[in-house]
Amino acid sequence: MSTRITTSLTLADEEIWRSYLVAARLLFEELDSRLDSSAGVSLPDYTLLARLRDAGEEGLRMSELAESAVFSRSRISHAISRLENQGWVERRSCPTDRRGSYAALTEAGAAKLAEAEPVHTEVIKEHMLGSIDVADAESFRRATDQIGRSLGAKPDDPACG
Amino acid sequence: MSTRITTSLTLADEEIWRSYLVAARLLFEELDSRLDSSAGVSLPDYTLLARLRDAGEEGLRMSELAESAVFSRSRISHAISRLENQGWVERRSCPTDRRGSYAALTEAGAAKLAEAEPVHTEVIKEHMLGSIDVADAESFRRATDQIGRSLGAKPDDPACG
DNA sequence: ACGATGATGTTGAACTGTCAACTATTCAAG
DNA sequence: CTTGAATAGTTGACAGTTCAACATCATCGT
Repeated sequence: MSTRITTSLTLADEEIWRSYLVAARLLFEELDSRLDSSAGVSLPDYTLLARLRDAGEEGLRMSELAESAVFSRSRISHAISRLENQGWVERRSCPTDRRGSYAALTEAGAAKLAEAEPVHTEVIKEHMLGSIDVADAESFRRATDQIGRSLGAKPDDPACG
Repeated sequence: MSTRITTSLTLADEEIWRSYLVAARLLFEELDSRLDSSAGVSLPDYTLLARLRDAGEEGLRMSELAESAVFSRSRISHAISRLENQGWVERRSCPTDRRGSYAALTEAGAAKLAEAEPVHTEVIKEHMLGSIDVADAESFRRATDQIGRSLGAKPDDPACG
């Protein structure tokens, strides 16, 4: 086979990419606006609250939170400050590493999350899970996993204690 | 079947959603940073330039551009102003509707796009197309199409003259 | 113990995106 | 033709994000 010097995508590949990009933008936009209008939370903020709840009482290191939410450290720092000002999150210092700091959900934060969660669930069920044909679901999951892995995503560890 | 009152996603559904979210954020972030470091263009700006090139000489109405790129009108207006200041795009008035306006690529814009395109292609091939198993590709495409359709995406019309 | 190196997290400035007006124009009805 | 409602696009203020610089602390070799 000869070395391809193509600088552009084939038409078929271009269509896959556009389909992916458009779907993602529409879905994130829908989620963000429904979360905001129903509970006054943005999608990024919702993501952080959800990750913190999953982490339990002790909360998460900033860097862990950054990695699991795919945020830069700077973004996490600003975002947590805002959430702290709203009373939904609190910062705690880390006993074993004095550089570090933890973020943990407050009661108000847990309440806000509980308020937003049904809408989050509904939008995802209706527009993502519900619109994928069951026969395609497994392939879809494999594909997104592969894309993530290819970009260095750490495997999701749900309660591997 | 009884009415479900579940407010949260099942574990399996949650994993699909996370996988999707993480993959999308990582991919967009990678594309954005590679485009920026190699050609000084952001992913949103690249998207606009590419849409304008596909539209040909006459350019596109702001509202068409907004729809095809999934941007709000306001965002388009700001973004086009910035691209205009960089000399990559020019605004033209619309002869048939004096409210309307067109955006069209300049020569410098076409050159910038040509400079950025190989990187765009490479990242997408490497991390998206290349990491999906061929057996999953068709399902993946169907799934993203369905998600988009469910959110009101217009079908892509590549040169349906 | 010490100094170099690297990691963690924060900060402020610049930039980008969003939201709510607002202008100008078209369109439809009477 | 005039009025009223809808549409196209722009604008400015504000909120959120990125980027580069920084202060602090851990780690490792010597």
